[in-house]
Amino acid sequence: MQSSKVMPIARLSLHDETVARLRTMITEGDLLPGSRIAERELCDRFGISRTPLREALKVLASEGLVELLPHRGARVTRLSEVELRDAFEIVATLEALAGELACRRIDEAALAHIEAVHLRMAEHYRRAELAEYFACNQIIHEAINRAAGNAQLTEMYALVSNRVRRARYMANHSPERWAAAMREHEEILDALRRRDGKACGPLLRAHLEHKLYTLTDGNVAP
Amino acid sequence: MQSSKVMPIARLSLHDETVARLRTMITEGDLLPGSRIAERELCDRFGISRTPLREALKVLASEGLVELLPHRGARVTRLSEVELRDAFEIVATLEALAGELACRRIDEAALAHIEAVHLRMAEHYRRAELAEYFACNQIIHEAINRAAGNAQLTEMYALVSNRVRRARYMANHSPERWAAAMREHEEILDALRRRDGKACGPLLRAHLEHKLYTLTDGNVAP
DNA sequence: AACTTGCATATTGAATGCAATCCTCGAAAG
DNA sequence: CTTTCGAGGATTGCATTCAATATGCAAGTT
Repeated sequence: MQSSKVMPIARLSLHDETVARLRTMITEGDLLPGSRIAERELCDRFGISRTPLREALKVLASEGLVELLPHRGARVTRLSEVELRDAFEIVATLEALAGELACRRIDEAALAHIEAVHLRMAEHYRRAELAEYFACNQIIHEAINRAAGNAQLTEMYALVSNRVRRARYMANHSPERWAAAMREHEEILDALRRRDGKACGPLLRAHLEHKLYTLTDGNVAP
Repeated sequence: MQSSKVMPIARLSLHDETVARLRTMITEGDLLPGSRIAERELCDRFGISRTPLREALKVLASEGLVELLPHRGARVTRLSEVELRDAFEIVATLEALAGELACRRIDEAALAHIEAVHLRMAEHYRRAELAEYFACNQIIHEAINRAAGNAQLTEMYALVSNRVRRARYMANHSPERWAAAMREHEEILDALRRRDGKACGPLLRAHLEHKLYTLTDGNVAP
């Protein structure tokens, strides 16, 4: 039993809980792109009625994670290579902005946190532990976003990056590219330390653009 | 009458229609920020039941146009000055990206269209016709976004700029600022003509940042 | 044999009903 | 006179029901 003091009866609406749950299932790959979403099945699985489920599907559709086909149900969105490129162009720009703003607004505690995670990431890189590396990587990018002190930016970043989250495992992680990514992270961190927003933004943007290149193997025109 | 081949009997769901209608009402100021949205009243007004209306409200909440208070209904979102600044930072960055991409991808027809609207806008400027000027202004910004050839960017731009659309009339339009805005538009158009993305992006960003300044009278730190 | 055509079934879209929660307003206590 | 409490009504959240549309299959036609 949870303490009623720290857990204010945790009463999230079924609707909100369903949105969060489905979103995680999609971004984490439990529901694969292109797969049909049967209302009835999910209702049974979640133990809820169709009303909150359908509300959740509409919200996820507006986030671009699912597509609603009139009278034919919902599918998990599948991005084309061009759409993947388009999303990355946006993510790269948003993160550049986040880095630039973070240089203005970050405090020492947040910077120290990023440095600590960076060290852990470097260690995972040395040991070639991909999943752990990605986890640290994502923590750093999210920390930079938070440090930017712009809640809407964090929201937009999450919105677009959710669409391409699954793609990160598709990347062709050559040792050379991985080494370059680590160097880029060093530079980014350094720019943050110097509070050099004019440098930090472009560095982050280039970093993300390189990542896109590894994802598509250069198949998509910029 | 349209050909029955190309128009398969326009059938939009009540839900989608309601989203569009409510969104317009909010961005155009028919529903004022902070005002309560009574489900029942809108149902009667639209002649629909609560189900599609509630679905629409959830979607608009995910777009940030309304806030849902658990068991207490919906209100039209009211942005603080800081949130207005945050939104503008994002819009400025997105539009800079749009301008940069447009320089790569715009064709002559789209450029000619922008030039035509620009001339109309200049004429409205000379006659000091504010509403008409704004209309042209918005058409140009939307055209640049479309010319970027990134559907998700257009979508994100609309998402964030919808939140601040109403604010444009709050701007302190001094003659000096208005003249400067026109000069900036000239420069932006010129960069587009030259396909100079490296110049066009920053010009657009600066243009939007100046606009924010006129909105807040410099009250908000950058 | 392949292609329509019509009907039965399944699924989605929207409306209604019911229980839980919140707000109003007045009365009573301090 | 102000504040607290609570009953009644209104509103929301969710489940259920009804209606509209699509899918699948079988029979009939060419």
